[in-house]
Amino acid sequence: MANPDRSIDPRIMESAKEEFLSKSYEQVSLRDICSKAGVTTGALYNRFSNKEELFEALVAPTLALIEKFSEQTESNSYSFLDTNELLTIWELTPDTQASIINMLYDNYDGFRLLLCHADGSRHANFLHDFVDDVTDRSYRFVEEAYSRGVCKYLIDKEELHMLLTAYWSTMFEPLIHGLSREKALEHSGIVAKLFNWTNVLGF
Amino acid sequence: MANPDRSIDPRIMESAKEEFLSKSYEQVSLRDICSKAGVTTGALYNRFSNKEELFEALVAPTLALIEKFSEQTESNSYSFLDTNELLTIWELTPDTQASIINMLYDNYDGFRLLLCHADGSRHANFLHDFVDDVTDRSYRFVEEAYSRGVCKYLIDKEELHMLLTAYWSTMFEPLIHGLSREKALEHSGIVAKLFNWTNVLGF
Amino acid sequence: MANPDRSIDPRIMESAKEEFLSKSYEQVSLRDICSKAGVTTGALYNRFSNKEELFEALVAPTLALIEKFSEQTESNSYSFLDTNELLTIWELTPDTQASIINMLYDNYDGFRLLLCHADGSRHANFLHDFVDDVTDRSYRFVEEAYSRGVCKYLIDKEELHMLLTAYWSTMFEPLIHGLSREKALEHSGIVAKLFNWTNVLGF
Amino acid sequence: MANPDRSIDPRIMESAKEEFLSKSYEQVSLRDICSKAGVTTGALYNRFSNKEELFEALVAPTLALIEKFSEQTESNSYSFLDTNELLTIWELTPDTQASIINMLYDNYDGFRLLLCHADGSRHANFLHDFVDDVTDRSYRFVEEAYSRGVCKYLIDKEELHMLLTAYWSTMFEPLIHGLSREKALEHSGIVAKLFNWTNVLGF
DNA sequence: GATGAATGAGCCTTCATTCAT
DNA sequence: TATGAATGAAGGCTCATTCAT
Repeated sequence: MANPDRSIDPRIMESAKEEFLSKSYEQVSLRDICSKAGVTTGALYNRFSNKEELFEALVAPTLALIEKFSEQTESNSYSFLDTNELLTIWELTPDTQASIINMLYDNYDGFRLLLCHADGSRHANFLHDFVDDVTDRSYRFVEEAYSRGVCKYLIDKEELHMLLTAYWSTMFEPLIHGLSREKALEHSGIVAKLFNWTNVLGF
Repeated sequence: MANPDRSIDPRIMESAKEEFLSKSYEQVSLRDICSKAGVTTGALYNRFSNKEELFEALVAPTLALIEKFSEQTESNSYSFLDTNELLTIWELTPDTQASIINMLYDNYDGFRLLLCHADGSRHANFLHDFVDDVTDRSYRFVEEAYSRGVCKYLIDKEELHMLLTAYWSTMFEPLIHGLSREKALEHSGIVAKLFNWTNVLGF
Repeated sequence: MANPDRSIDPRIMESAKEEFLSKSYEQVSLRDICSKAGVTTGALYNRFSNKEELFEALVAPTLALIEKFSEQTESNSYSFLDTNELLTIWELTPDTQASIINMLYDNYDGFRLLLCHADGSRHANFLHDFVDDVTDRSYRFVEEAYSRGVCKYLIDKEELHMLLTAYWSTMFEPLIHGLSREKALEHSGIVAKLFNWTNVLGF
Repeated sequence: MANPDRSIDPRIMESAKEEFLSKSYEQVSLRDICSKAGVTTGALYNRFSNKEELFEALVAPTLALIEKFSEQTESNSYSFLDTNELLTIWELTPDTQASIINMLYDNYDGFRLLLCHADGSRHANFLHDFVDDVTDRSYRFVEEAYSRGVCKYLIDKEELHMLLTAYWSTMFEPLIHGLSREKALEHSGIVAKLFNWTNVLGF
């Protein structure tokens, strides 16, 4: 039985990360991970019940960060709603953009795992799942804004989903494509110019 | 020796498509494809040299279509450039958008294969490869437009790449997400509103 | 049902020879032979019942030649016995040696097939089978010679077998090793010096 | 990853030896070996990376023995050269012959594997490779003897190779043919009578 | 807690051979 | 007579996972 609570052998995690980053989830062999880490498969199975759980452990910090980021963004939105500073959050200021890029690059490996190497794992559709979640939160917010008369009309939820997909695909793109953080920051600016949130949402 | 020129047993192709559409490339078993098709694996290997080639045959028509579409779009652009009707092509009119969506949905399975189930195959990075190609073509065009003084400045190629990634990710999104053609058409309109090409490109 | 009596498509034979000469019997694929010959497997199976029979057809002329050679040598021996010219045949004169080497090199491919590429086929132990046959014939002859008082003692049959193995291994060696006919002829001379038949046989 | 260093399951080795001795390398199935040994193929692959390596392990002791024998024989030759007892080593005394036969029969299975069942493996040409090595060593020795004036002329290396092929083919013959050790010893004597080394080499 | 040999099912691929056309 | 698609069995090999030690 796996015991994920104990501190995990860093050699395993290091080796696992390297392997998962270098090929697709299915192509990764637990044997290879273990021999590279200098441990036996039994040792690995003492900590993780299976391949999936190992991968999970690798992306868990990133997932937690995402959750925290989403919650913070959401609560920020409501504060801005209260203070009528709506535009600040939806305008995609350079600072907002930069903070997102930095969050991504601060967790470079984790995001690459989720975006490029999760096929076959539970997170195969990470981007869509993430956008689904973002959409839910945003829609609740937009409904609230609409009910308060802050936006002129209520966007369709599916449309919102697609727009957010566009936005996040674009934001993730530099990381997926292997651009440097500097390039990514530079380009996040142009994204802001591209996306007319206020226009589309009818603020 | 595989002989891909002959007409291919439709049961194999049908079964292969079903399997590849239902799981990731690597998870698909040739045994399963064959037994579902009611033939032996040997029969499959009469037509295809290996798994990759079978997958290739499945997506070949879609790939050909994409090539044709790209060439046509490119040549259209230049015609518009000659007649100074530049905006027509870059403005993402409802008609343009609809014709793209229709092309996608006319090849629903092929695009789903390429976008969602190609991991592990040669087309693992289909979207990025496609956007790379589109970017090359577009950039050549933009250079020409710039040299003729039609745009005020020349966009950076990497920026263009990212913008096109955003655009195409968004266009593919309904198909990936399983929306109906009607919904997709509907939503392609809002995409047009979102993307300020003329603004960004400096036309 | 195979019909070996008809004239055989020379492309098949040519291609088969090439393949069998280039790898071991088991590694040769009938598919490869056929595709190289530009015919279908069915065509091959019209002429030969199976792989073994095809190989057989390839070495048949060589086998026939060997049989003829053996018979001739045997009958020559008896003539010499009658005329008391025994030494002539057992002395391994340069001419005798040369005629053997020439017979071998006149059927270069056939002998290489039998000596080096027959593993897995009926002729896997060609050399031993050949020497067995030669031994039988020689022993009968030696018995006759002994009964006539031409040799002082009767060699043990197993010893004779081993001596003939030594002799023929040595004679085949240049062909197996890929030496030119010229080199082989040259070396066949020294073999004659090496083998003390008369000494061993007690003539 | 195979770990050939550990002690190897004797059932696998036993079964493998039986299989390899009973058919040609290519005809042997790892499945058969394993099922006969009462283990799964996976168990085999824990110890050996592939079929070749398993075969290798089976013949390794014999190969090592051969190496030791060759080195010893070589160094003995040079000692005899120093003491001018040259004839002792090249005369093929009954003792020398017997010690070779005993070495062969002490490793009966290993030599049979190498001589009769290695086709398709790395040792397909064991006899020729062995004789190549022996020839190299012998030639170096003969050169030294010649330079000291111990032999009257220097034999051609290719001739030496052929003579050694003849000698060793003859020595291996009883083993290949399945003769008993006693018969083999008996016959090794006659071989000594047959080969005129001193005559040929010009000592 | 770690070992690592063993499992057992599965993988892609190849083959000699057959047979309806 | 030739075709060539299909068979059916087998091949070597890999894998995540288990468990006695």
